[in-house]
Amino acid sequence: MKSEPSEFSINDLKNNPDKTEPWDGVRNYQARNMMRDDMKKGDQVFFYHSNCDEPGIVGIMTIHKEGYPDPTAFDPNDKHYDPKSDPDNPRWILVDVKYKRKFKRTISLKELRNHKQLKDMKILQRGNRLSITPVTKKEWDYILGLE
DNA sequence: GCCAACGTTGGC
DNA sequence: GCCAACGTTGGC
Repeated sequence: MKSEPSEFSINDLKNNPDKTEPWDGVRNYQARNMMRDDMKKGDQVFFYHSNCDEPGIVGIMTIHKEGYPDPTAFDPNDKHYDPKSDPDNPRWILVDVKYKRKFKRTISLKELRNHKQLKDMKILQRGNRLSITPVTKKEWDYILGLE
């Protein structure tokens, strides 16, 4: 799961390690579908910093609560407000995440690209802009080995 | 700041 | 249903 660290970073999680965080504001259907359909309580997720000095994977979170309607879609004062999301038929879904740990170092995008074992990773594909992408077990284990 | 990539919108 | 225009993402 990607986030711009200037908006929300691994340190924001680390500073409140017991707090659950709603992963709100996602307004992309593919990403929404993954939160709605694929993420289960207890699943582990890589936290990826995007659009920053050193883009890359910075740590691990867990899914703490499975998909439910994103309240920010209903709030006219929220920057992710979507007037087309009907509270009776919510368009946007989020999950709650929780801090697990921060890596000892950032495993940068540049470094990830250097490993042929990871060349099929969704996040490394040309033009990928999805804020949430699947990781295979193989990729997961391999990346843990890089730390 | 540039710009490639790609999702969404809306006219037709 | 097509597709041009537009907006956003995000690496560089």
